[in-house]
Amino acid sequence: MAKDRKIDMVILGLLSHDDLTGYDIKKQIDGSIRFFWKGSFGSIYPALSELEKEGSIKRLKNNDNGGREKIRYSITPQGKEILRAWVRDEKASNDLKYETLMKLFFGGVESKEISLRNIELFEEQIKADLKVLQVYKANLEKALDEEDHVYFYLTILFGIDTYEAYLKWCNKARKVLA
Amino acid sequence: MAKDRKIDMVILGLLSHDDLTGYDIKKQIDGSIRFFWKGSFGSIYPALSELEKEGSIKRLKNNDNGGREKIRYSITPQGKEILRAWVRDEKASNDLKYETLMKLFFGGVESKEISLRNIELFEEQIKADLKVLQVYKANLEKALDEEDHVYFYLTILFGIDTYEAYLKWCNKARKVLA
DNA sequence: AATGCTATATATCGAATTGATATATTATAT
DNA sequence: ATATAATATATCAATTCGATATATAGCATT
Repeated sequence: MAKDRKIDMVILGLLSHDDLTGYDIKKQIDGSIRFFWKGSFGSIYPALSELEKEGSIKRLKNNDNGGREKIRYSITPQGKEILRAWVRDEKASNDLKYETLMKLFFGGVESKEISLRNIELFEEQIKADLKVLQVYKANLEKALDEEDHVYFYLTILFGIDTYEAYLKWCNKARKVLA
Repeated sequence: MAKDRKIDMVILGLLSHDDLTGYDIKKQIDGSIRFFWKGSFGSIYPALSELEKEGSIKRLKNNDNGGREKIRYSITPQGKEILRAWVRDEKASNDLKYETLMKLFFGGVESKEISLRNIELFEEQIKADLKVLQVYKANLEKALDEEDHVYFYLTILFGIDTYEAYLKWCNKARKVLA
């Protein structure tokens, strides 16, 4: 059993909803959960191999019409139990790595103009992400009666709330620096 | 030159304010910048060795009264220029890894009670951190005239704004689940 | 004076992850 | 017909985490 491999839980979590390929998993990470987690191919594919070896996921037959290889996985009962145990476990690490903030924190070694530019760049990125989140939210509110959607909806709300707080802070920061 | 070692910038940034030991650096990371960055001894000490080899920092004479070894570093002009160049560089990666949120997102495989408990745990942690931030804020507002303090102040405000948004979201999440 | 505990201090290592790169196929646009 | 973008898997060096080892300094308790 892997001890500290969080990517396993992302994979098992996503497979608990759908059968997916490694590429599908990457797309879902970049889409719906990127506001609080991210993962690269470099961790996904090795993890898929080991989860399969452990018996937590299994490879589905590739019954496509003879095209290129395409490995679709599904979660096993063992995998589902590992996922449940992890959800129940109260240990959780919440880490942020905000390089923009760090650049601002050490902005004193450069000019005020550079700091203002760094705030601007941060703002632009947040605004773009916020637009995507608003679209997700609108679509989800049409189908909130489906069980699993509630959890998805909550994480989208989390993204919107925090990003709006970031934007408010950007305005405040500009005023303090001016 | 190290290419993708972000810890170098944390170290150079902190040394641009004060001469510090590796242990001091860890304490400052855990104290004032932990709300947007973190770093472990396992990355700090090797980075200090390489930064010294490169000539970006230099080892100060340990003129303590013959106690145990204690290596205090100071930044060199070269180190300061590397730090400035990094602040000017518009590339920045802003990544969060919120395991709590991930547990909530995949909460559908477990009970609603577990999800509510996970929200509660998140809330407790945020409230504790918020208290620390409020103390920092109050102290800083007494000495905002000092130049560098403005940048510190802004990052503390960032922490407070985002953590308050988290708390509001917790209340919302509880209502949606109930 | 002896003991135990906590803080200070440096160092190392396996495991996890990133970010880049390589390779190849399929679909779409020009 | 051809170029480009999207799909798809895989690997690797560099970076970082989290745990552990080691040792001293300072303080409180018995």
